Formats: sequence, C-alpha cells, structure tokens
Amino acid sequence: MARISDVAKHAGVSVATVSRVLGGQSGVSDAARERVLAAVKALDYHPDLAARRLRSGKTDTLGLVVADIRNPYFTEISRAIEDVAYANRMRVLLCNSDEDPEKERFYLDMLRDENVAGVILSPTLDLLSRFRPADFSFPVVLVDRCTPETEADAVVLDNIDAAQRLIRHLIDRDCRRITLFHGTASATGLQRLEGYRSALAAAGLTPFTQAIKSTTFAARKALLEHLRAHPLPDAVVASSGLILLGLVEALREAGLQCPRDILIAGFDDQPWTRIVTPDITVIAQPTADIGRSAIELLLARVAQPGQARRCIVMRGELIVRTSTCRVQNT
Amino acid sequence: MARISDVAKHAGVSVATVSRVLGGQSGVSDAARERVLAAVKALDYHPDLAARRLRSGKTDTLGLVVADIRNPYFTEISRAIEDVAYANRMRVLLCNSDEDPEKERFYLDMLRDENVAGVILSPTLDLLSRFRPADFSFPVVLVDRCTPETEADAVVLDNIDAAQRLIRHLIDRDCRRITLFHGTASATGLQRLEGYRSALAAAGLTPFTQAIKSTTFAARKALLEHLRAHPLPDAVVASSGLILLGLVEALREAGLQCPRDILIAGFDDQPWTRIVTPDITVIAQPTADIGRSAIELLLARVAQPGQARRCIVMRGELIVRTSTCRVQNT
DNA sequence: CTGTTAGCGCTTTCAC
DNA sequence: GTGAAAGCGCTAACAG
Repeated sequence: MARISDVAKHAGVSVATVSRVLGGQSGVSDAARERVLAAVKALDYHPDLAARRLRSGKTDTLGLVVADIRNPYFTEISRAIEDVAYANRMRVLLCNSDEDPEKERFYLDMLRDENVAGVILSPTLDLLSRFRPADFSFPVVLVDRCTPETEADAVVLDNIDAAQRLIRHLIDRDCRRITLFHGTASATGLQRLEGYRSALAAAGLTPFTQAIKSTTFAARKALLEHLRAHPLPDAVVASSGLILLGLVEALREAGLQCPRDILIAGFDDQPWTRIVTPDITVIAQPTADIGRSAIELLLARVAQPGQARRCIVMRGELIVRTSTCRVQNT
Repeated sequence: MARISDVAKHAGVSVATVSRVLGGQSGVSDAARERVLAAVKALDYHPDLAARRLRSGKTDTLGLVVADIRNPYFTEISRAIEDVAYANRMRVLLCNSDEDPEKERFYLDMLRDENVAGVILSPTLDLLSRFRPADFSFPVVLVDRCTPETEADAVVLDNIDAAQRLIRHLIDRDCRRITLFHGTASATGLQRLEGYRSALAAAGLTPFTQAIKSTTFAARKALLEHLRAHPLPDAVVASSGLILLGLVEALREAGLQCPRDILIAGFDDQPWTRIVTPDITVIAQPTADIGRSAIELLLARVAQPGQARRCIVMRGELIVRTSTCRVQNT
C-alpha cells in the first residue's frame, strides 16, 4: 500500500501539498496539482481513512439504527438513505436494535466511538420517552417515531390522522365492531391506536383493541384466539404491515371469507397486499421520501449544527381495495 | 471526552497498563486492573476507534456487500450476519451494489480504505468471472454466488440440483411446456437455468426460457408479453422470489386461474407465497443458515488466514403447495 | 508486573 | 504557493 509520503516523493512535492490537493483545497499551483494527481494514479494511492479520521476528527460515515431490518418498511427507508449517502460519497453503518433498548444502547455507543458524523434512528419507546439531542455527541434525526414533545429533528407519518382516515373508511362501510391489533413496542403503534380511538369515539362506537408484539407470528396467534373468545368483528385492522400479514394468515386458517364474512385493512403497502385474494386496503407510507428526507435533514444539520429543529410530517395515502368492499351476500 | 492518558492519571498507572487492561492482556496485577476499571467507569472513558485502528492496523468491522438490500433473501442473510457480529462485538458495514459493477467496485475500495477485517460479498457476474482472493487485501467470503472454478470461501445453494428437483416435480405433474423466467445478472440465475435445461433434457422436453432483469416489474411485463406471443405454457417458473411475485401479478392481470389453467412455482419461500390463492410451490433457501455460515467462515478465515478454501453448499427444500397440484377440471 | 517511548498515516498550523 | 514539523489517541516494543 502506497502512503502519502510515497505520493509526495513520486510527485516531487511535500506531503502537505499532496494533502491539500486531495482535500480539494485552493492554494496549489496547477502544475503541482497535476503532478500529484498523476502520482496518485500511478501508485494507486488510497488514503488511510483511520489516519485521516484520527487527525481531522471528522468522518464521512453515518449511522442508521433501525428496529428491524427484516421489516420491509425499514428496508425501503434504508435503501433510500443508502442511495443518497452513495451520491454524497458517504458510508452508512447499518445497525439493528431489534426493539431492544440494550442493543440500541450498544450501537449508539459504538457509533459515538466510531465518531460518526450523524445518526438516523428509529428509537425504542424506552429511549424516545427521555430522548434529548443534547445527550448525544453527534446530530440525530429520528425516523418513524417521534412524539410532539420530543425536541429533535424527525421525519414521521401523521399516524393519528392516517389511522383516523382508515377507521372512518371502515365506518363508512357500515362496520360497527372494529378490532385493532396494534404493536406496543413503538410510539408508532400507540399513535395509531390513538387515531383509532378518536375515530371510533367521534362515531359513538366502542373500541376493541388487542395489544401485541409487532410480529406476524404474534398477530396470527392473537387473531385466532380473539375469534375463539369473541363475537365475529365486522372488521380487523393492523397497525403495521407485519401484523397485517399475520391477520391474513389467521383469517385464512379460520376459514373466514373476506370481504363476505369480515373486512380487513392495515398499514404499509407491501407488494403482497396487491396480489392476495382479496387485495387489501392499506395506508401506504412514502418510504422512499421518508428515507431521503431523513438523510437530507441530517446532512443539513451536520452542515449547520445551530439551525432550528425541523420535524417533517408525511401524510399516509389511503388505498382502497377489495378487502373493504362490502358485497351483497350471494 | 476522556482520553487514555486521563484514565492512566486517574488510576495512578501508565497508559500502557490501561491499554493492557482494555486489551484483555495478561500481565497486569489485580490491584492495577481494578483501579483502571474503576477509572474507566468514573470517567466514562471510551477508546477512540480510529486511533486504535490506525495504530494496530486491525479492525473489528466487517463489510457486507449485497446486490439488493430490498430483496428479502439478502435481508434475511444480512440479519443473520448481523446477529453473529453483534454476539462477537463486531460492526458490519452494509453496502448495496445494486448489481452494478461500478458501485460494487466503489464499496470494495471503500472497505479496503476502512481496513475492514473481512468482507462477505454477493458478487456481480462481472466480478465473479475474474474473482481471485489474492486481488483483495482482506479475506472475502462469497455468498449466494459462486462458480466451481472460483477459488474462494463461499456459501451457496446447490442451484442446479434445486432447479432440477423443482422442474422434475412439474414434469411429474404432467407439465410438458414449462417456461422459465430467469435473471441474467447473477450466477445464481444462470445456474438455475442450467438445472432447468438438464431436467428438461433428461425428460426429452423442449426448453422455453425468458432471460430478464431480476425484478418484479420486469417479470410481470415479460410474462404478459409472453402470454400474448406464445401458446399457453403448462407451467411458469421463476428463478427468484422477486421474479415469482411478478409472475403472480401477471397471471392475475391476465385472468388466468391457477392451478386450473396453468401451474406456477419458483425460488424463495417468502411469507406471501403461503397466503396467496393458491399458495405457491417453492424451493426454500435456508437463509439464516447461509448468513450464519458465511460470517463463521469469514471469522475462521480471519483467525487462520492460511487454512484451505472451504465452500459450503446448501440444499434447497422443495415445498409443494397448491399452485402445482393439478385438479380435475370442474 | 510496569513505565517510557516511538510511531501508525494523515492534516494543519506556521514559517518561508 | 510550498514545506517542515507537530501532533490526533492509541498500541506495542523495549527496558527496567
């Protein structure tokens, strides 16, 4: 491996000049710059990132801490972030908190030790409840999860509004008994619960809710048990795409026909929701936009640490499909 | 931020002793060790990773370069790798080559500059064709893609065998005209094509293949056009989960009933393949095992650079479902 | 068992 | 416009 001193020697200049050229600084003659560039190419020189980082204290690495990389929602966000990072020649350290405050803590510590330029984070409920940007040595942008009280840059969906619209749609379709299966591990699930409650209250209806772990497996099990213990709801609603999948599995297993026997709807417009029978009404989230906005917010904050806090609220799109279309009983 | 010298001062020892304690080396008195540990805690000291890296030349960071993070197959592998890395207190730099040799090159260069301990890579066809471990300054383990000629550690599916079994299953179900939609960007797609060809040849049947980009969108479009231009096949087969989804979409759009009008099968046991109507016959890949094996192979190679090359070949599991169950025409 | 010291490769004053 | 030299924080000889 060639070092910067090798390049300097080869180009007949000092290491300082090489550093200036590589750093894109002005104050170097065209002749010297050209010789340096030629030497870099000739020696196939690549600066040692660790040395550069140590000396300059800066990094072009970002951290991304998501709750579960297998959740397509986070996958798509990660992808959008990665694209922007690549365009800016920055690296992304992707971490998986698994909704576990301890893992989350480990990764946040690690990112601090790595001296990352900034972090995009979908916080656990635990961390969010006492989140203060000042507790971190780097700028943080929250994604997916944020409360109105949190004083941090954030990109989130208007969960309450989206849930309300989804529920109102169901009420318009003559549903009276609507059971919500919602995750409890994240602020998102709780906000969607809140929207559900208020929409039902406005219509004078009684809420039926089932708090569960936000996984496909838990959702399937919960609905199966619910069907055994309670009268058949007019509709079931999932607070996330993972839960929605579990509900669909359970309905199938229970031999229930949708939309004849029961309606179903949920969050996240995952590809499979279009191809199952019936296709499923969902709130679609602009995942690519969310990811892109988050990293842009972060890069802006890195460039201007002092700027005022910004919170971007996205609107979910209600996509009405067959699963909520009442049919005449044949 | 506390430095190692602060810790040394606080504990009344030299920086060397602190370094020894932190590095878990022997040759430190219990008394000194305890004082150091207390000082570390008192000062909330965290070593600067860049400095450590620069000095020691070692890293506990691994690189993972996948073709597309949105593909659930790679997502699950990433997750498994991440879990093992976390257990070993190592970081993973996740990179997305997007099947683009240029991006792949960029990331591999970056990982070299980062001085990673090793890399897990699903190579583009371009790179695989001239892949030599010696070209890299770090150990590389290939996942998902490898040829018999490639002299590298690898974890792959027995693609030819899996494709053969899938096709033979279809032939057993009286299919004669079987159209394969396969990706061309990766070795995997081509190996599955090979298995398809040999299974058909063994049965004396004529192959019908459609080379496409390995995306849902391309697959949907290709099948729609295929249906327009050719007689209806007995079965269509997808060489990947992404393609399979596109085929299902197209069948739906074309108003074709499965398994009445046509059979369908493919690779990757994604969750949705169980809940669509009909549920779909697939070759399931042991993704968690693949990921885990890959990082274990890599860690073993890092520990023992000289050891002989190892290639782990996994067997796909044929899961027969309704989509390939011929029914009596009613 | 412990401390002193010399760098790892780079950026950045500070002179010239 | 350019170079010499001083470290960034840490680890690893090497002495003691």
